[in-house]
Amino acid sequence: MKVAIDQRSQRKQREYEARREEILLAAERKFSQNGFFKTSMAEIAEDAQFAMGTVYRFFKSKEDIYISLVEAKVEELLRLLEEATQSRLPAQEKLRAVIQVKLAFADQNRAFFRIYVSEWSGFEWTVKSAFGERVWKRYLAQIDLVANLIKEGIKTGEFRKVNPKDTSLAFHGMLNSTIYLWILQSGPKESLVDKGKWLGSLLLDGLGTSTLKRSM
Amino acid sequence: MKVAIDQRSQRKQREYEARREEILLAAERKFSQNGFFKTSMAEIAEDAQFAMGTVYRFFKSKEDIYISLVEAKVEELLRLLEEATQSRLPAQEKLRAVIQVKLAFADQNRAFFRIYVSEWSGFEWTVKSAFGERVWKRYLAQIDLVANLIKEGIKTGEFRKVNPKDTSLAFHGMLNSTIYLWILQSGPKESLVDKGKWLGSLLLDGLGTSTLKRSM
DNA sequence: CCGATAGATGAATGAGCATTCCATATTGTA
DNA sequence: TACAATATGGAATGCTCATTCATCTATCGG
Repeated sequence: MKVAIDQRSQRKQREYEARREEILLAAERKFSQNGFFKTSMAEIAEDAQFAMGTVYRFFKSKEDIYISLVEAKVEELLRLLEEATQSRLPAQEKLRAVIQVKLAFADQNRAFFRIYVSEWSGFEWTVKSAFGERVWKRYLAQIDLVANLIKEGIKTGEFRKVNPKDTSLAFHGMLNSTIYLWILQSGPKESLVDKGKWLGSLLLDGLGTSTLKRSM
Repeated sequence: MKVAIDQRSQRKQREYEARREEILLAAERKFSQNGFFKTSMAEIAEDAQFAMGTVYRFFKSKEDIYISLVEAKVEELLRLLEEATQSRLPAQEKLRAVIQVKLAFADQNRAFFRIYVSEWSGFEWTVKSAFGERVWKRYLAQIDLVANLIKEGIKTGEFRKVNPKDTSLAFHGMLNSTIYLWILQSGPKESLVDKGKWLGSLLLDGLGTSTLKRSM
């Protein structure tokens, strides 16, 4: 008997999670269509096929939905990136791996990236909102991860001496703007992942033709 | 007599412009502090030291203020960039000039760039709003300008064969993310313009140390 | 099958805010 | 100075939501 109740409560647990997930998916669809401010709770509830009151059983506010949504995804991306750079390949290869992983992730999470790229700057949130901070932190974690890669590469002589953080920043800028335009113009014409190889080569070898390295 | 009236109306004209400008400046301050949605017309009016009704004599809506503001600046930037690339220096030098001009502009228009960088993606506006389109066009114009530069450089052999538009996009991403972080963290510690030289070198020579160009 | 508990519902509430509108003040004309 | 005409002021209007809550409904143990 005890067992039966346990199992039932497990089922309940699962169902709870599933519903929560439903709502997050609906929110993702809506937010990515219209942005945070132009999406109403009524719309989210309708898309998720729940009543508004019900939505509030899962999330305490609209902002809470948004935070949960973005945070989960950013964390996932960060985890993937960490995984991809755990190997002991040369730094150069790891850098290429980072590109691939991020592009692939964007490819598979197009709707989310609409939200992310447009909001990664987070200014609508201003300093006050806890949100900006939280997501911002993960973004900085990405920057740091790559910055460390670059440090590594400098040590092994693969990369020339640069400021790792600035370079990482520039690197992410390249990636994000590429992703962003691709999303905006996204016919399924060309694969995003395909651009990865060329981006890696631009970053490593530069645009110039001269084989003499400038002294800087 | 006719002349006197004419002069007076000229003065009126000037005063009108001056007031309009006042309002735009106030709006710039407010929008850059709190973003579009969290800035109220009351706040803008107060900051500009006008009553709300008066503000509406100059702009037909809140969105109109925003558009005017962003458009004017983006146009100015575009003009500066065009000017800087009119010369007949080698493409490489023009590219460096673009970097300098954009960084200097960001330096001098910090408040504006807060708005611009956070909104350049324009997603809060969605497709419907005419706004997104208008500003988006200018952004693409920037991309095109640099893409043409790159084409030029490829022709002269200064640059290797790349997709000009993709490269220009990556280039802008680099610039924007650098500008953005600088604005966020802006103590007046280091000059933004100083990063220009190094960004140019990263773009042209890449991160790698090997002097052999990869085959791609 | 019954009462009880937990879950779901969506209309009602209330706050925020863009926009309007008319009363007041300022400027221009004769 | 008096009479428009024009500019300014800011309270009042009306709308859009996020959030709440009184009311149903399904589920559960016995």
